[in-house]
Amino acid sequence: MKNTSQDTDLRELAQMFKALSNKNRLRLFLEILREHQQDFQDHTSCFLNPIMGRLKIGAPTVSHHLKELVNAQLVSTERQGKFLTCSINPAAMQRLEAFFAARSEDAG
Amino acid sequence: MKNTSQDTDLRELAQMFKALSNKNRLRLFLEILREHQQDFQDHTSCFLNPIMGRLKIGAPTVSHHLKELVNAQLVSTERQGKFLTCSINPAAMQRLEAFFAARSEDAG
DNA sequence: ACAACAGTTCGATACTTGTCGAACTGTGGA
DNA sequence: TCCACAGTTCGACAAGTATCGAACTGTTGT
Repeated sequence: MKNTSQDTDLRELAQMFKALSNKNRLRLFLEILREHQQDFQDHTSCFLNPIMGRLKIGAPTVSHHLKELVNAQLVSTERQGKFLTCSINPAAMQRLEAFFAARSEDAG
Repeated sequence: MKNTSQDTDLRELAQMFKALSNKNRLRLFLEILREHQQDFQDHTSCFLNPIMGRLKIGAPTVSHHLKELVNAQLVSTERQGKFLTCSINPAAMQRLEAFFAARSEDAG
């Protein structure tokens, strides 16, 4: 039972999609992106805390969802004193963009 | 409890990601894409049957997975006599490509 | 009419996931 | 030192999912 790199690729990709497959988790991801865009701070990361307030789910659930985004390598986090900051992993975004771009050429 | 169009968008998007979030289902999707590219037939659709043989899961499971891809609007199917043909929905591909393209500009 | 094949539906089962409340850890301020 | 707050971990539980075998429907070839 060989474990090809293609297989790893498939599993990683599936994991990314899984991370975005839940409505609340996707919302969390989009909120992180949105805060990114508001260039308070350094424009590449944002605080988790205000996002937590906006989502309609409890803190343990947010924490759990965030961990899945991190696991899938879509997001990374860093402590900043009392707070946690989140940033989107640009490599992942580009990988996913490329995935759909490559395939939509010949599907259209 | 209003149901905004943004909410619908989010749910649809999440459903697409969910459809691609399982390893076997993603493989099925990729096989459909791959057969597409081999321009036997009309180049826009392919037969399910040979794909079924290549996946390592039973026919009921494939049928179930295919239904989820169709539900998510990623794929559509058509009977052709005894066989089922599948085609990728190009609008979905473009929507997903755009999703990641739009976001990776400012994340990089 | 019948057999063979393509795919579906059903029911069961084992596994995974989303969510919460309670209790915890770590940080900063009074 | 002690409190309030940010976030995590744990344990539970309901709900959802992946998979299968068996039995089904529909199609084609003989």
